[in-house]
Order: sequence, then structure tokens, then C-alpha cells
Amino acid sequence: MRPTMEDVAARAGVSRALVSLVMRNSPKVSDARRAAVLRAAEELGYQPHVMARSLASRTSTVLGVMVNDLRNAFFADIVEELDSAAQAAGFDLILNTGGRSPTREWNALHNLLSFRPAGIILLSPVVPASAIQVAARQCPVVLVSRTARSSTVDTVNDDGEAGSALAVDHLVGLGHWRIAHLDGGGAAGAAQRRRGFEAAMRRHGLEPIVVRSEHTDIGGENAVRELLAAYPPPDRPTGLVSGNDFNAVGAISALEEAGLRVPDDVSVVGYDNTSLAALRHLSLTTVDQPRKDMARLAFEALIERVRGERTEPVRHLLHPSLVVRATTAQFPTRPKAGRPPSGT
Amino acid sequence: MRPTMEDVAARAGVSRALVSLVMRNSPKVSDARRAAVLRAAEELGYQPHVMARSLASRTSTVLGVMVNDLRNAFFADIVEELDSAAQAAGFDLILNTGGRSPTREWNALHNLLSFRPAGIILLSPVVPASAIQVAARQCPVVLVSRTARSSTVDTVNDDGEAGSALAVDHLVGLGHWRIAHLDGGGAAGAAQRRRGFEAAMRRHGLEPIVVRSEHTDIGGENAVRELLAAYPPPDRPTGLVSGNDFNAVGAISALEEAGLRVPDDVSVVGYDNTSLAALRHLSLTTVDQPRKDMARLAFEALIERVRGERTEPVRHLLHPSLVVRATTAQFPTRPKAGRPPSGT
DNA sequence: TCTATTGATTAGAGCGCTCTAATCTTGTAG
DNA sequence: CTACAAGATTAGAGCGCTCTAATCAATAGA
Repeated sequence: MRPTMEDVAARAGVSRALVSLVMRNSPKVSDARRAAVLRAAEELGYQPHVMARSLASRTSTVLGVMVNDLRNAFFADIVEELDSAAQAAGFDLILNTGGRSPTREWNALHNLLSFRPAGIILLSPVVPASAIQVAARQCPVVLVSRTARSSTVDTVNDDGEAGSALAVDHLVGLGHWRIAHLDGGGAAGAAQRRRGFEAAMRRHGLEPIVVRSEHTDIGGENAVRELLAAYPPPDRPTGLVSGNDFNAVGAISALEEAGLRVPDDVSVVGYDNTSLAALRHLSLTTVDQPRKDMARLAFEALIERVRGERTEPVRHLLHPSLVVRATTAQFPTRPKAGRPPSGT
Repeated sequence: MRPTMEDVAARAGVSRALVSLVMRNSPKVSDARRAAVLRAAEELGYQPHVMARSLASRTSTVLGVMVNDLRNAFFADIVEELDSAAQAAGFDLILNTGGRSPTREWNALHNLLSFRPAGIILLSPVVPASAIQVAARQCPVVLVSRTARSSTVDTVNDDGEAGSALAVDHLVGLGHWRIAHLDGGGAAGAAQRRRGFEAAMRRHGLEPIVVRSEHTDIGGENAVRELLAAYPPPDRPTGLVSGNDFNAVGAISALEEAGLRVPDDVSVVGYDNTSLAALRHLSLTTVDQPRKDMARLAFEALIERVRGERTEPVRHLLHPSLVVRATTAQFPTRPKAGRPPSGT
């Protein structure tokens, strides 16, 4: 049997309560006793039982994190950052995944809650708002990449509209005016990105072209094929704003398959700046969400609630930035390749 | 305050013990009482407190999983599979990451252990064997992508030597005979892959060329530049066996940068069959580790130990398979492009 | 010498649950 | 009607810890 506090107390010749004080390094213990207790603990290989501790203290140093999709490196980056923040603040992270399914996610959320964590962070959850509400009644909840109206949960999001606008502005600045958006369908944040695209295009006096797609490479391929069929030259778009990086990679494949060169014939912008985009082989121009900042803010918001320092909700909306790489270029490459509409 | 078992008991008009029986769905409860208890629990929104439960029962349904690198999709796949297996068997997974640093990993391991889990699975851990030994004294431990000599831990690995051999055989079968390996350095499994490469080459009567590299795309780029400098035509290798997929992608970049076409001039094989390799844009020929099987076997091994059904260690060594895509091709493309050595 | 006062230590209750052993119900055979 | 087995229910101790309040020791002030 693993040694308990009682064992340590017996070996050190003190009471269990004193051992408890030492373990929580309370200042009200004499140096001599402290040393004796620590030595006894060391000799026995004693380790506090966190569950017993949290049961007795009615507090928890556990923070639950539910990840929508483990395969998505975007979340991995956020988790890594959360992890070091938690470490520094003396909290333990436990992770979980819902596998992009509302049902499994609901289970995962329940599991997390059954640990009676100090708080939980949900990364792009797909469960209904009511489920989040249930969770929020049990402990502080912070949402990342998902909006909420409830006043009991905090949210951290990137400004998808601004991100799309960044992409459009970049392409317009390069001389493009026939620009299409490959929409992410029902994916998290896809609606904002589409809205931002449309608004930015209109702001430039351009007609937005939107093709319904998905946040996958296959989705990008299909959307491009559809787009090329629907807009044959000379109406063919010369700039593409993809819903995310995967989609952009698929789009590039389909473009090359159709004999078009990127960026010479068509410029492509992704979204998320995943490690994929950074691969030299792709060098995808993309919109970067400030992941570190998002993680940090989410953590801070949670801790504030955990400590009871705040009860009103916060809504962080972070500004993305554009990372220009090799998939976007000046258009027209040679003059006289077309005539911009009067609006520009 | 959240409702406790006592509250449910009071509302249902029964004892706490009876509620406990219902919650663990014991058969020795009358249907009437069971219904009453369940209704009361429902009305109060009662949820059992896992920590209290595990404290009282001295058992745990928690399985700890430590992931070496969250950003690596290989682990994500394994975790997803472990998760559904655990779900089905009535266990709860808690995840953790060590961020590829032995120190952080040691902390993470400690955190996991402090939950007194039923068992733990370590995915490609980098902590010293002694640390694993310490963990194994507390609960069953299974290692994935890491070998061990200790008789108290089970291991699940893919046969890296066989995997490299698969790649070499494929290339030789396509007519290549100048084949180089981009070694993964100190990364997990890199040594086996290199050994397998060398052995397979010798088996074919060919001279193995090994360039020290890393499991990153930058590593692949640098290694290829080095390789091209060291082996100018006509000695230039026509086939590359990379340590992993990232490395292969980097290698392809550097090859194209040098004006060489893949697969026309040089064939490239990756390792791991990550989602990266599957992207149509890359279509990387690669060695596939049977991740699902690995996860399933790891889970089974753990559960057997947890249930006390086995005490001798098991060593699973799984056979990888080759996924042929578009980065490998027949050589020479046209006859008379070289002369194979007599050994073939 | 006797009481405050301060700091160090401990007894003991209790966190929410499980589990054993005891008690309470039935139903049925004698 | 009684006895008793079988099933249903419960009392109560205890898991490993924390926390409050009480106790104890030692010093200082009067």
C-alpha cells in the first residue's frame, strides 16, 4: 500500500495535521519539524493524494480542457500554451476530446465535470449552448473559438471578419479584383470569415464570389473545380481566400491539376497559419490567429473567475494578422491582362 | 452547493447506501426504489463525485495518457482510438503532455500519478527509464513507441526495421540502386529505422548511404543539400528514405529547389503516413504504422494488468505497411540512364 | 510568581462516497 | 402460525486528506 499522511506522521513522530501543514508549506511550522517531516516523506516515497486533498478542502487545482479536435494543430498550440500557464500558476491540466461529435463531446464534458475541476476551458466546442450552460453552473467556463451570449461564460475569439478583410485587402493591394471565398460551411468561425470577406469586397467596390466548401483539403479541391467550371476565363477569379489552411492546400492541388500556377495565375490565401502553411514546400500566405495570446487570455479569464475576482463576462476579440508567404503575387503579372471594374 | 448522495437519498426517501447501489447499478435494488432514486437524482441534477468514489472504493476508472507531442498527428490518432476503447470499457481518459522535455514530462507524469489512475499509457516518452520504473511501481504502465527492459511494463512498437526495409524494397523494385536514408538522429525509433535501412540495402547488395538529419522539414532540407553536395552526378542518389513525413516534405522542397523533379528525377519515401502525407498536394509515398492496432493493443495490455489477469510483460512489435502514392516512380525512366552494380 | 501573549502543535469532525455486516421484509414450506 | 431463507435496505466505519478550534509551550510583562 502506498504510504499515507498518517505513515509519514508516525515516522516523523508528529501528528497528521502537522504533516498536512508541511505539505502545503504553511509558514507556521518550526524548521526542525518541517525538516523531520520532509525527511520522513522522502524516505517513504510519500506523495499527497490529490483526490483526498480536493475532497477535504473542497477546492481543486485541476483545470479541465476539452479539445474539439486533437488532430488540429491549432488546438495543440493553444493547449501547449495553456499547459505552461497552468504549470506556472500551480494548476494541473487534464485534457479530453470530444472527437468533433456533439454526443461524445457531451460525455467528455461530463467526465471533466466529474473531477470537480476548478474551471474548464472548451476549445471550439460543438455541444449546444444549453450544455455549456449546465457546465457553467458547476464551475467557471471559458470558451475559445466559440461565441456565447450567457453572462456566466467568458469567450476568446479571433476576429474572423477582420481576418478575411486582411486577406482581401492584401489581394486587392496586389492588383486582384476577381476574388473568391471558399466558405467553411458550418465549421466554427466560418460564418464570420465569410461575412468579413463579403464586407471587405464591397468596401473595395468588388463583387464577392462565395463557393460553399469545407475546412478540409478535399473540400478545397472540389470547391475549386466547381469555381473553375462556373467562372471560365476571362471571368476566372485570380485570387482565392480559403476558409482555412487545409482547404487552401486542396485548392492549390486542384488549381495545379487544372494547369494553373500558384501564385503566377492564381493567388491563394489560407487561414490559421498552421504548421502546414509554414512548410517551405507550401509556403502558404495565410491569416494568423494570435494563438498564444488567445490561450493566455483564456487562462487569465478562467483564473479570475476561479479566484472570484470577477463575475461579469468578458468577450475577448483578438486581431489576426497576415503572414505573407509564397502563394500570393502581384496581378496582373504583365500589364493588359484585364480591366478593373469602375469601382476600384 | 452541488447535490450530494445524501440529498438524493433524502429526496427519494431512502438511505445513502441505497442511492450508492443505484448509482453503481447494482442488481440488488427493487425496481420501485431504483426508479425513485433515479428520478430524485435527475430532479436535483445529481452527478456522482468521482474523486470521493475513488477515494472510498480504493479503485479508479481513470486512465492516464501522456502524449509526447500534441502537435504530432500520429499521437492524435492513437489517442482518439484509445479514447473510444476506454469509453467502451467504462474508463475515463485524462491526457497530459510533456512537451518533449524530460523535465516537463516528469512533472506531467507526476500529475498523472497523483490522480491515482488505474493505469497509464505513455506515448513515446522521453523520461529516463528510471522514471518509468517509479511510475510502474504505482500502477500498470504501457509504453507506446518506446522500448523497455523492465518486466513490469508492457510495450507496443512498430517494427521500424521492417518499415525501412519495406521502403528500400519498394525503391529497389522500381529500379533504384543509389538510395540514401535521412536519419532521424536521436528521435524515437530513428535508430531502428536506420538499422533496417542499412540491413535491407546490404541484403540487396547495395551500399547504404546515410545522412544524419532530424524529424523536421528543415532537417530534411538541410540533409538533402548536404547529400547533393556530397554525391554529385553521376553518383547522385535517385531514391530517398526519410526518417519521417516531415523530413520527407523538407527533402522534396530542397530537391525541387535544386531543379530536381519528384518523382521523375528522385523518388522519396516518408514514414508515419501522417495526414500530411495523405494531402493530395503532396501524395507522399510513406510507411504506415498500424496506429489503430497499436492503440488497441496498448489499451488491452493495460486493461489486462489493471484487472490483474497478467503479470508477465508483453512486447508487441507490429508490422508496418507501405502506402504507395505519387512521390516514387520507376527508375530509370528511360533505359540506359545508368548501370546497376553487379550485386543486383 | 502569575497571567497574557504569541507561536507551534494536535484532536477531531467531516468532505462524498463505498462496503461490510447487520437489520428489516417478504414469501414459502413445515 | 411459526421458522427461515432470500432479497432488499440501512447503519456505520473508513478512504486520505483539510480545517477549525482547542491545547500546549515558551517567553514577556507586571
